[in-house]
Amino acid sequence: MTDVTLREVARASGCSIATVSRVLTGTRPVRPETARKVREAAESLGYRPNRVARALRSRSTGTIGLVLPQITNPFFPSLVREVEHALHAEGRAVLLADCDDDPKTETDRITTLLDRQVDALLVIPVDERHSRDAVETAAAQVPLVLLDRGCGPGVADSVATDNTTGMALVLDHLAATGRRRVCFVGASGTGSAAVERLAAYEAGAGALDPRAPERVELGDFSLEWGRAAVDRVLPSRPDAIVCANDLIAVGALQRLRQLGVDVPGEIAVTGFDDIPMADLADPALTTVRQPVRELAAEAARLLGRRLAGQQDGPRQSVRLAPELVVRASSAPRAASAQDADSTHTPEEDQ
Amino acid sequence: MTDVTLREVARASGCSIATVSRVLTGTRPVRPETARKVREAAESLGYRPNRVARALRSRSTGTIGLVLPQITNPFFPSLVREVEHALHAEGRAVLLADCDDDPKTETDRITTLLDRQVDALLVIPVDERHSRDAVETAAAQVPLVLLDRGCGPGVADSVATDNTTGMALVLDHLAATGRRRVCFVGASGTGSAAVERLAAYEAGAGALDPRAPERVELGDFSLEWGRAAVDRVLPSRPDAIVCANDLIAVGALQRLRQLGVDVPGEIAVTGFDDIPMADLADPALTTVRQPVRELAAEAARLLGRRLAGQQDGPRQSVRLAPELVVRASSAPRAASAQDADSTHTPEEDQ
DNA sequence: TTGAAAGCGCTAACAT
DNA sequence: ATGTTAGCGCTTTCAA
Repeated sequence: MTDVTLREVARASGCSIATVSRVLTGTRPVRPETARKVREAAESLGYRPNRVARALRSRSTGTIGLVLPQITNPFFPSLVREVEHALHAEGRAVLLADCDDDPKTETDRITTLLDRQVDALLVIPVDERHSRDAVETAAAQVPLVLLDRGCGPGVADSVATDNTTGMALVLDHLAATGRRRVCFVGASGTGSAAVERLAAYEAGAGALDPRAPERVELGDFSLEWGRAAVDRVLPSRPDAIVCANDLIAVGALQRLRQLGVDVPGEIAVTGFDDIPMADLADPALTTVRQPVRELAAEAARLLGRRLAGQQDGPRQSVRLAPELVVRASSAPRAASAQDADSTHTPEEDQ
Repeated sequence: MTDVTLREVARASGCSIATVSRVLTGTRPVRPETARKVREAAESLGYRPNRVARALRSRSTGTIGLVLPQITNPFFPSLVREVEHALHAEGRAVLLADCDDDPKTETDRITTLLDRQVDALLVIPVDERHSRDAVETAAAQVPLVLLDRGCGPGVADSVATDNTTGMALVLDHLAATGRRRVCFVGASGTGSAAVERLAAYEAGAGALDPRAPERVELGDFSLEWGRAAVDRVLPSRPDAIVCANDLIAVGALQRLRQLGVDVPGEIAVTGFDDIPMADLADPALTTVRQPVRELAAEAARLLGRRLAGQQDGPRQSVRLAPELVVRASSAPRAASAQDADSTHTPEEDQ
């Protein structure tokens, strides 16, 4: 099963391999008659260009490295999916690197990808600070776009969700549904999600209650912290718990249920990200949906731009607006009173 | 920032590029003295082999294509992670292809990967029947290992979980904890998971109750079906619902809660796969954990075997035993009576 | 518009 | 043990 090469197509179509190459890549005009013959020969021989040879010669593999902290993080699979589809649509392939949430591994993976001559890198950095060196070094060698998470200012082009807008959507929604004693359960990290969501809460919560911006508890982005945080915020008798992501929010829901607190009757709970679990929680979680497809598309666009030659335009930093997804966990109390005798939500009755 | 090539290392170390190549790849013995000089030169110049050139010459890219139905299927991320790590440890890289659960797309992705000269393919087929042609064609070109799902008999090497054993573990556990009126909620597909889990249930449930093997409802592997199926099995007054996967089981739990049925007090529920959601459900779901790491390791081993030259040994089909993970959803009724006044499970009190 | 020829950076014969 | 040389299959000058 020896592969068909350009040489054989050339022979079969009676012209030179250069002409065949031109027909197939469309880099130069070829007489229609010749082109047809070449195409027919290629077709009938079942010719498939060898991308490795092409890559060696043209210095472009058509391959993008996708570097992410941990594919098991529930927010990433849908992002990976969209990235894969967006890049495949442009004829590129994705080399996947999972960093085990470890910056050392991340450095290693990035090196490996560069050795494999990826045309560009799409990086979701493990850590705002500890990923920076590796990202900067890599960005000096190939076009690099940061996705979803930042990595210090001005390191590379970046695409991420606008956390500030997202948090504002949550606060507006809570205000509109009569919540006032809101509190925030966040994460103390230095990453953009932790920092920006907290800042946006502090900036916006004052409109609901002058003391709200002070009602803040910081831990990490985990279910466990969500559970623990409930006990810390409950003494302040909040009527809404705004969580910095869905994992925290689901943890909070679990603990609130355990304590017999009615959600959303007594307390509303909101998350951020809209991971699959958000819809499955009970009550289903009101959250902020990141525009996953658009993030992927934008990342692909930025990569394409750099690959097309705009190597040294200014760094571009794109923020995309997320969308509020209202579910049962923040239903207005008036509505929840209607079925206060049951624990299930209106949607579930359908 | 022009890349350093073998040629320059050769010049710097005062020997031929062939010798440098030998030192770096270890394909032939080299005098220690020379080797040291070469290594030093390579080191000081920051030489990195160009894997594309190496691939063109040696006809091996060191790249494996991983083809899967949908990365967003909650069982796959951990599998992808383990595969990535297992292959990376052998110096191979993973080209990821997401098929959108569509056999057409799958065919397309496989073609793309072959064009990119992957050394081998790891395929989780979209569909037992509709993936078969593409898989067979691909298997004729490169080593191919089927992962997690089969694709008809004798098509390629395969690695999967032993569904029969897994289901037996569930039934034994239910028997040991006093359940007798068991029933099964499965899927009607032709895939190995659907078929084998059903068959194992039918084979084993008779030991608990002669009529149990007849109490079977078949739909698909979804939450929605899990919810709907509850209403169909409830009239038979079961004391346990054995589900063919975790999604079905979580759907069942949701519906049971909605109906006010006590789990595990009145009815135990079990799943299969141990997706992340299983541990988060309320009550936490008793399920069968697929040996994800071992599946990945075994797949890597089979690939390595074929790549090492055993091109035409007999097809190998490996089945790995899963593990029962007992959680609250199948706690013995005696225990659940102790806190019958609350809806939460013992674990949650910690 | 086409062809001849020179490599891309490397490995593997084949020499020595 | 080492050097020389011929490509891997393709793209891209350079000529015609």
